[in-house]
Parts: sequence; C-alpha cells; structure tokens
Amino acid sequence: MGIAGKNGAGAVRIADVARHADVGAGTVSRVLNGSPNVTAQTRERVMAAIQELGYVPNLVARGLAANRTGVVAAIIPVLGYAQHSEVIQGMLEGLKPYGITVMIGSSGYSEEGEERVVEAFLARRPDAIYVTGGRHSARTRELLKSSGIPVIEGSNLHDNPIDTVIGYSNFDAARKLTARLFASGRKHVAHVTFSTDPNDRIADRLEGYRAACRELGLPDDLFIETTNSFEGGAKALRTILDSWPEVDGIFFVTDVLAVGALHECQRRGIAVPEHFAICGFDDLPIAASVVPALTTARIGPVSMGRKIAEVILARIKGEADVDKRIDVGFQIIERESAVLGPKPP
Amino acid sequence: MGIAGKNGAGAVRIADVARHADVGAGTVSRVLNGSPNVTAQTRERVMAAIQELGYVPNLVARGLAANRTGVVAAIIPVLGYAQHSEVIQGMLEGLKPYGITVMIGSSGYSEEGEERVVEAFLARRPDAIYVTGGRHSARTRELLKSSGIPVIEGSNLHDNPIDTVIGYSNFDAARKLTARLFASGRKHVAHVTFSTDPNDRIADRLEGYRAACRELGLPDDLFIETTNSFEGGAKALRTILDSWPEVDGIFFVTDVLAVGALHECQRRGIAVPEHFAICGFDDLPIAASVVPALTTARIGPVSMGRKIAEVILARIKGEADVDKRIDVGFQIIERESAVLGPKPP
DNA sequence: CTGTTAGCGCGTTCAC
DNA sequence: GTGAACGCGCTAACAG
Repeated sequence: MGIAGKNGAGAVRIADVARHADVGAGTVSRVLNGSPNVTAQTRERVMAAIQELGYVPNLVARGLAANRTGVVAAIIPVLGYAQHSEVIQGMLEGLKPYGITVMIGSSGYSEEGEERVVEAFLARRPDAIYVTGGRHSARTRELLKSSGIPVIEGSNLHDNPIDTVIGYSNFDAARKLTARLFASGRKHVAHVTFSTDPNDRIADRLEGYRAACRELGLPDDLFIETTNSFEGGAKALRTILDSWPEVDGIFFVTDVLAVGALHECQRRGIAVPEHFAICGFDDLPIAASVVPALTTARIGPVSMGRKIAEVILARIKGEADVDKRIDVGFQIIERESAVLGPKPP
Repeated sequence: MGIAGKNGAGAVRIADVARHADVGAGTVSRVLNGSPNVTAQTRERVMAAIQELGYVPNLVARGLAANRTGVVAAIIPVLGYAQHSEVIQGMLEGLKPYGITVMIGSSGYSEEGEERVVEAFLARRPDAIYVTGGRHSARTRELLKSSGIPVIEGSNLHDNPIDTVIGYSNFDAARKLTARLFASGRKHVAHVTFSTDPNDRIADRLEGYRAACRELGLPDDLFIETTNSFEGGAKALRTILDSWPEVDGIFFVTDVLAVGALHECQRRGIAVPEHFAICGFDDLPIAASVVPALTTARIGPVSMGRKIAEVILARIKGEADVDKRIDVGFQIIERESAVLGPKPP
C-alpha cells in the first residue's frame, strides 16, 4: 500500500476527509450518499475537504459494507457480433448516469461456457445479471435463481423465464418474414439456418418459418444448415441451386448469411429479387447498403439494452411491480431484395 | 442479508467452512489461494467442507483485504464496432483462465467521455486498465499515470505512451496501402477519412497516405472527410466522381467506407478495379465477401486482445521486465478490388 | 504447517 | 444533526 500504492487517485480515505473537515467519518459517508440529515453548512465543509484532498471513494469497500456493489454482470455469446454487443452498449448508456458499472463475459455460444461465467460473476456479487437467450444448463438456472439478485434474460421472449425476460418473439418475426415472401408471389421458400449451438433464438426462427409454411399447406422442410458467416451464406445458396432448383425465395436466419448469399448471386449473375426473393434477420447496417438492399427484421439492440437498464434500475431501487415479461417488438424492413417485378428505378 | 439475501450461492462464509472442517479461517483462505503450506490431508478436509456447504468466496471482500480485485478495466469507443469489441473478446479469453474479470466502458469517441469512465473505473480499484488509442485529455493521463496500476494503451503504436502500448503502426500500414495503389499503376489516389472525433488511429492513417504521396512527388491533398458508415462511403464516392474525375484509386480509411463505396459502384455500374482501384482498412469479414473482394490491412484484434491479456498477467504477477512497446504488426491482404488488368477467372 | 488476530475502507446502527 | 463503534468477509502477519 502506501501513498501511491494502487489506491486510485491517492491513498486518502474517508477518515482523512473527516479529520480535515473536522467531522466524524459517519458524516462524510452521509454527504457522500446524499443523506438529507446533514446541515448545508457541514455538507459544504465536507465537500471542500473532499476537493482539497482529492478524495475518491473506494467502491470495493463500499460494496462490502453496503452489500451492494453497483455492478451489473452481462453475458453474451461473443463480443464480435454487433447485435449482442450493442445490447451491452445500450445497457452502458442507461446505467452510467447512475454510477453503475458493467462487467462483461462471453459464453462462447455454449451452455458450459455460460455456466462457468455465471459462477465466476456471482462470486463478485453483482446487483443484477443479464444473460442472452433462454436456454441454460440446469445448474446455471439454479445458480441464477438462488442468487437473490434480479436476473434478466434477453433477446428472445420465451416462456418459463428464470425471473424477467426482455425481448421479442423470434418465432413471430420469422413467421412474418416467411409469410411475406409467400405473399410476394413466391411458391417455394427455403430457409437457411445454423445449429452450431444450443441457441433458442435461431431455433425459434426455424419454427416460425415452418409454421408459416404449414399455414399455407406447403412443405415445411426446405431448410438447410450452414455456418453463420458470409461464406456460409454463399455456400448455402450454392447448395440450394444444386438441390432445389424450384426454390424462388430464401429466408436466411441472419443478415450475415443473406448478405453472403447476395454477394454469391452477384458473382454468378443471378438476379435478385427476380430469380430469388431474399430476406435476412437483424437489420445490420450492411443490410441497407448491399445491392439490392435487404429485406429484414429490425430489433434495435441498443434500445433493448436501454430497456434492460431501466428494468435493472427499477429492480435495484426495490420497485416490486416491474413487468416480468417485456416485449420490445420487431419491425419488418421492406427493401428491394424481396419485392416482385421490375426493380424500382 | 440473511440466508438467501443476495449472497451469491448462499450465505456461507469462510468461518462456516473453517468450523465445518475443524480448522482455522486462515487455513481455509490458504487452500483457497493455493498456498503450498497446507497438508494434503487438511486441504482435502477443507475442500470437502467447501463442497458440502456450497461455499462461494466473496470476491468483493477478498478485493478489499488483498488490495487486489482480480478485475481489469477496459475502455473502447463503442461496443458496436467489431474491431474494438474483438480486442475485448481476446482479453476475456486470455484472462478467464486466471479468474480475472473485465469491466467494460465506452468513451463514445470523446475525450470527455473517456475521462468520466476512467474516473469511475479507478474508484473500483481494477488491477490494470486498457484504453483504446493514445489521445487522451490531460486529466485522463494524470489519473491513469498516478493510478499505480498497469495502463495499456492499445491499437495504435504511438510515441509517448502513459505506460505500455500494444498495437501496430497505423501510419506504416496506411503508407503501404497507398504505395501499393500507386505501384499497381494508379496515378491519382484519393483518401477518404472522417474526423468526428479526436482519433489518433485515423489521423495517423491520413498522415501515412500523405507520406506515400509525397515520396512519389505527388500531391498529398486529395482527401475528403465523411462519416464512418456505409452510406458515408457511398457519399464520398459520389463526391470524388463529381470533383476529381482524374482519380483512379481510392484508399478508404475503414472497410466500412470502402464497402459502402463498392456497393455504390455496383449501383452505378462502375467497374472495380478497372475504373477505380479500391482498398479499405481492418479486414472485416465483409471484406472477403463483397464483390469484388476488398484489398485491406489486417490487424487481428482478437489476438491483439490476447497479447494485451498476457502483458497484463505478467505485470500483475510483478514481472518488471515486460516490454513497454509491443508491435503486433499488420498484414496487407491483397484482393481483387485493387489489382490491375482483367479480373482473375 | 496451522490457529488467531488485526486490519482493508466504508455503511450503519446507536447514543448523544 | 452528529460522532463513535461495530461489522461486512476476507487476507496477511504473527505466533506457536
């Protein structure tokens, strides 16, 4: 320890401030936490002492004493996928004004990975925890449930949440997108998905596709699996061309896949939407830029993150009547990749 | 508090374990921290007690007592931009095996935002801190310097680091890309940049472009500013077409801009690389997918993050002879968007 | 090798 | 309204 021994902005503690302001340590703590039971005069004296000494409260010690750390934990599959990272971005923006910090972990798309991160995080006593999706190991559910803190499951509006779920219906969105392809005159709509992980969001989209097919009395098994990458989308397109020549519409489970397929169409001179109507999912920025622009479903991950922050704040404040199931909805974005007839000028 | 009052996996403390195993609290702490000074026999007894009671150490209390939190702080401009998020992903992967957690913050591309996050983070006593780039407010530098913890500045290999810098030379990479465009036979190479923030990486790329121009005795002022988005790239391309009809090569400061421009070329039927040789920067996944595939510079943000983790671990362990300046290098990725002559078959 | 004790810095009772 | 004292759960230093 010592003067500059990793003590943030100095080794000055609350006792030093108290001495300097000629008050008790308790009083300093009170002004720090905005207690009303302090005279304006003494408050000023304390504030002055804080300024002069450059005092910075030790939030670790506060966390121990108050049994409240001001930290929320967040777990997403990977940080590199913007759709998940932007949820965190929204949470950061919503929580920063309240002095709440976020610790981040990645599950690597695996239940086991998630379990280990949850375990490690709970030992740090966060005030709340956010996890992506609704599929977790039994032990993870148990850990979370008995943690005693608010648990927010995000992105997919599933039944049977651990505590609170904030998201949208992947099933409904996928069904709507599929139905839209059929409504635009397509007769044979395929679906491209992936299955490298136990991911309820992707699984629900597949079910949405199948439901839309069955509602029209059409076969619901025109789907193939690939890897979730641009190249995976291109590969899937080639497979469809080879295997199902009758297909005239494709619903890709992510924009990444759809964009990869669009590029493959460009390379092969296949006209979109004339030959294939194509839609994706997520409304990544690239969806509006690619040629032709991509029809897709928009979620608004940042605002979802902000909503999550709101709920966490309310729960931490102790408000009991917070919704346990919040639907942030989705929006179908219609662009050229899925219109029929000649392209707009 | 109480039995299930937000105490993680239960309210059992180290004293409970000690009692259950019939040893002292210190001994439990020793086995927890892997001290060699424990008999295998007592170690087992303690481990058994931990198991039976479902004890989970309170890392907040440990942090206070040990003056070592096992947390590292990381600040990036925004979470939604993959290039930055993936650095964090690499850090997570490198630090997780050592039980170290990452708290994340975003500066919003502003020095003031960064300063506030740094301030908030230091109060939580992280064991180390990572910040993006080398441009910071004077107060941020001062806070960081006097924090007493390892400070890693990342991404841009600048001079005058606060403590340690890990990255690559944006200047060199940009110069090399520009020179490559000239070497492929282009005579008028423009540069598209943006300036919405005090970003040393982008500024250094501009300087690299200008240096390459001057080395050939060519004008170094064919650059324009736009916003860093697909649409921004498209807009810049239109501006160049209108203003500088002689331009036959464009170095876009990010892949996002370059891809936006490539899409605009597709819309307008402009042949790339025949009309324009184009290159970007970052080697985002989209760069290999777009048509034509994009020549760009690759950094490897994930492995850079792992390198940062390594350095942090070494510094935390107290190793004094850790490099203060680590060049992770870059790689020019040659693809079709910048070759001359007929495109490959 | 092990038990005991004194802090780590702060919030929160209590009396005053 | 304010100060003093105790405790949050753990590590580290000290005896033994």
